[in-house]
Amino acid sequence: MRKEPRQARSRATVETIVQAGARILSDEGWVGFTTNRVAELAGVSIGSLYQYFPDKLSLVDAIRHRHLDDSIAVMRRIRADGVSPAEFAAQLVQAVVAAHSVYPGLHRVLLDEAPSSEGYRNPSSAFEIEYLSYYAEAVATYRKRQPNPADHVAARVISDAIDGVIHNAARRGAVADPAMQRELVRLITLYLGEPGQIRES
Amino acid sequence: MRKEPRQARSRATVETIVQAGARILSDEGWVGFTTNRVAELAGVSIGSLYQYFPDKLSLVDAIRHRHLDDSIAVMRRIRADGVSPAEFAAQLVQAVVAAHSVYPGLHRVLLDEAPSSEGYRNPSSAFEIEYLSYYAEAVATYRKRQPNPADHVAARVISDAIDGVIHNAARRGAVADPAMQRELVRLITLYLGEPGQIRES
Amino acid sequence: MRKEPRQARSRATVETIVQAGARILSDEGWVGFTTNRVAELAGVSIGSLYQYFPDKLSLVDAIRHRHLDDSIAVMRRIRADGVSPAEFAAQLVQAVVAAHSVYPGLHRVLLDEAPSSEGYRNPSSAFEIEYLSYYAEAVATYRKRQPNPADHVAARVISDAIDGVIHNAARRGAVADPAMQRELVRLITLYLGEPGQIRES
Amino acid sequence: MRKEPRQARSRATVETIVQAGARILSDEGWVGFTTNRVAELAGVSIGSLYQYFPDKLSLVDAIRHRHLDDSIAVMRRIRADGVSPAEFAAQLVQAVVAAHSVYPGLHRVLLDEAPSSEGYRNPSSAFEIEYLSYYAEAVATYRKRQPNPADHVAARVISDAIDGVIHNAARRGAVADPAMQRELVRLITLYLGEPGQIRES
DNA sequence: GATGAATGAGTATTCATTCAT
DNA sequence: CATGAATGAATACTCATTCAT
Repeated sequence: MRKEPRQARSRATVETIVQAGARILSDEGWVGFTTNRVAELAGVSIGSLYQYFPDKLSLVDAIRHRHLDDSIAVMRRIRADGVSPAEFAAQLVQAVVAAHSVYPGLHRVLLDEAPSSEGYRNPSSAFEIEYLSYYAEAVATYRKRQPNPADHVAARVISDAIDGVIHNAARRGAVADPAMQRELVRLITLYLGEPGQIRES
Repeated sequence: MRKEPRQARSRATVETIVQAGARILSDEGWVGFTTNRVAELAGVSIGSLYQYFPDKLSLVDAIRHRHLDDSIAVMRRIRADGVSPAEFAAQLVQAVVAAHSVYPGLHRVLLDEAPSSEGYRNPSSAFEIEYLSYYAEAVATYRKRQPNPADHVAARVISDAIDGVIHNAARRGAVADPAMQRELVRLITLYLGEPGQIRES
Repeated sequence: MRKEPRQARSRATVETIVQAGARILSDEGWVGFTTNRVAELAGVSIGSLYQYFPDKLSLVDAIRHRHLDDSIAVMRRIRADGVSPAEFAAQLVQAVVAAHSVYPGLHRVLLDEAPSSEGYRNPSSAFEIEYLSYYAEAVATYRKRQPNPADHVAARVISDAIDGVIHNAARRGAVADPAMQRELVRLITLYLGEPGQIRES
Repeated sequence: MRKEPRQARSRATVETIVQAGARILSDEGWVGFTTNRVAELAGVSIGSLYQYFPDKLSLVDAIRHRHLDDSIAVMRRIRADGVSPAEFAAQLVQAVVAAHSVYPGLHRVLLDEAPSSEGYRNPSSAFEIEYLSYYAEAVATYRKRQPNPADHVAARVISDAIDGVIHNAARRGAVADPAMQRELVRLITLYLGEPGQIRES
């Protein structure tokens, strides 16, 4: 950010801008995300937007940062140890669905379309590492051993699978669909619960 | 399309343009996809491009049409009946991977970023119907009964899950990774093979 | 100026702003001279700047006024009568160089780039008249007669020549170069010393 | 330039744009030089301007290149050998005046205000080298010996002095003033003719 | 008086699309 | 039919200036 907002008024302005940006990104995708539109929806002048964000990228970075931090926080509250795979899966799906309820398209757009100054989706970004570790831990828990580098492949597969299901549901405006959620829980439960005897020849 | 190409030369020109468009869409995403760039890469003048495609949208629709037709065709060759879930999953993954090898990013860009005049991703589009039917059929096969409207939920979940895994692998340039493929096969196998006793309470 | 500063504090503020403006004008030219940057460098708020200067032009006029007054004052101390042309030239160059040492680029920017509400460089501006008179006097002195309207042409030529040499040296950061100064002295000496027999045919 | 103009029409467009740019630069300086204004004055759309010049800088570089090439060419036609200093000076002034007649302010703006991608006014730029060499040669000629590194100081001084006189005359719209020209010739004649016995103590 | 948040007209640049040659 | 020159609405971003606190 260009300028740390000092007064309450300016902190509110920044907040409004970030919210408006998230809304537009979610509803219209990266193509609809123009700085003038964001300012307009936020009800501030374009000059105010640039008072706090030196350029478009820094704004999208701010939105992303906030959104991903929230997502991780929500997920971290769901722990695998001590609960059955089915229970874990159910809670996880509920959490992920909740995280997608306010700005349904936001997650997908942030990850898929919007560019980033920081390579946030490099396999080495802080977010990616924490995200994968979370899933790797869950995988290891149900495989009843220490986390293991190979678990990261499974972690990525299950995380990407969940992403895919949720993102497409979001696009259809159907993240809340209980039938979809039930099947997604089943998918996760099977994948995590099964200790891995199944192998293709 | 503005004009059905009659002569061989015209058909070749259209072909070149579509290929060039697919290449750019795959490599640079929707943002890099400008009509002038497509024409340049295709080696034709911008005027010629507009001779065959009345606007940008019609070009991207043509690219999408062709790509989705190809994808469906490849998938249709893999049948569920008579093979084990594991076998089916393995063949399916192989087919999907192959379909993503030429233009790795294309599928994701077409589905996620590029706009469309026809709402191709409406649950009622021809492609969507055929795509889901395919998966629903496979689900029904392993559940050992006639296809059933409820199977469409499972169909969508598994298809979106596969999409998610493949698309993210494509972004990382890792569609060919055998470890990923093995885990994806496992995911599909478990989901299709399991007759569905698992239910959340 | 919008308001004549009465209190000592106000006068100090105005002083700081003018100094900051001169610094920026000298270092970055007219393009880098923004009111917000001046206020920042001066350590006052933009609001305070506009308390004393109704607009940008009035600020640059204040800077110019002060700078030109200083320049004239320095020059006025060097008198032609009673010293040889060579001596006069040497002292003059020294004075001009000194006047360009604090803000080397300032003079050129003020005269060449920065706009002005008063047409300060009209042949009729107070500064211009005084400036030319000074040189005309020196010319007349060495031509051993009363100042004469025709001397104003010579005055302008020699003054513009000096300007040109100094300004270009300033741009290269070489106002202090003794070799340059020596040659400049030689140029002035020859021009002033020579009573003018040389004429092109 | 972004695109080499092929057809006659486009070559004419480029020409018009360069002319309009020179006109504006000359009349209004760097601050008045906006791409939209140039396009407007040239009678072409802003898009056409950017078809040939990738950015504002490249346009100003093109204008500069053309102008400096012309200037050098005009000067090169005036040779010092075989003519008296007075004659040389007279011809040189005539040439320089001619070079400033079409776009009187252009030279000054190009050298003083307008930025440049190539550091054309670095002491090492091709233009600067050729320009100084020209004057150094003239200096050496009248000092009756081989050109000598020290002559470059004299060369720079006389060239900057001429620049200063002409530029200020241009600003006043008085490059054609014969009185000024006469005095300028005298200045040059004295400086070049005098073999340099005059030294400050 | 001082502050700095807010404003919005203005500027450089892109890109889908048209049309004269 | 093919070409590529020309168009101009749209977009990111700056900076002089105002005004509520």
